[in-house]
Amino acid sequence: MPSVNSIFKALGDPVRVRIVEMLSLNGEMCVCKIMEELSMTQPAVSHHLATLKKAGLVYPRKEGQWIHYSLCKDVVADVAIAFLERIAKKPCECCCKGG
Amino acid sequence: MPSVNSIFKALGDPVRVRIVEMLSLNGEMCVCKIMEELSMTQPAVSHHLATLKKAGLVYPRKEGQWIHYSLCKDVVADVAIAFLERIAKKPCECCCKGG
DNA sequence: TCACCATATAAACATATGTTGATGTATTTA
DNA sequence: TAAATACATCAACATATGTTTATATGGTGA
Repeated sequence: MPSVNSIFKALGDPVRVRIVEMLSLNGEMCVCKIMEELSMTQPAVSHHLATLKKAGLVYPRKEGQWIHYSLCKDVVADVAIAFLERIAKKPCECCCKGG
Repeated sequence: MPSVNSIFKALGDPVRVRIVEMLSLNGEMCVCKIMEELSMTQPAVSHHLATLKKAGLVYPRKEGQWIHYSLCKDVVADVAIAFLERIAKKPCECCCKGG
């Protein structure tokens, strides 16, 4: 399971935040499409995708010459959101609802 | 309002993740207490606290010689969690529940 | 006022990170 | 097989980041 730290590190870059936003909306995108949207060079995009992949936030699906990347929504929910909810929990929320 | 990017950037460091975890549990801590828990030098801790403060994740309360830091749980919830929930939303979740 | 404590800030350094240009690899098409 | 496409990887560089040492600031108590 990806670590909280690697996930936040991956999301601590505006380019990668844009990538996950796009993947969230579009569902699946090949590298060349992401390049086009971001107006960035191919190695730069590949590098950011590698960082996101290493953090467990995206996964590739190969289809012919193309590699389609998708967002791992379960990782976002089960690791990142779960951590933040634990952190942001108000004292009373651990035992009772509605304060 | 703090930006999503600065928040994730701030949380992309294991030391700062530990600090927010401690603040979440203890409610309020002075710098010297954090130094003690982390076994780190004072300038290093101050630097990390400055990063967290700049991101809007913590705020200081001065009391005599001490400065007590607290976690801004509302920022965590309203900015970071809100962003991630939007990102992690499954297609059907935008219009119906339990899909 | 002087010494002490808690903290911030600045300078210096090593390491990490993001971007670019060049090259390698796999797949498709002619 | 050769050329073209999509992508990964590597080397090089500039910039950002984290840590340490030294110094400054502000409150406390003698």
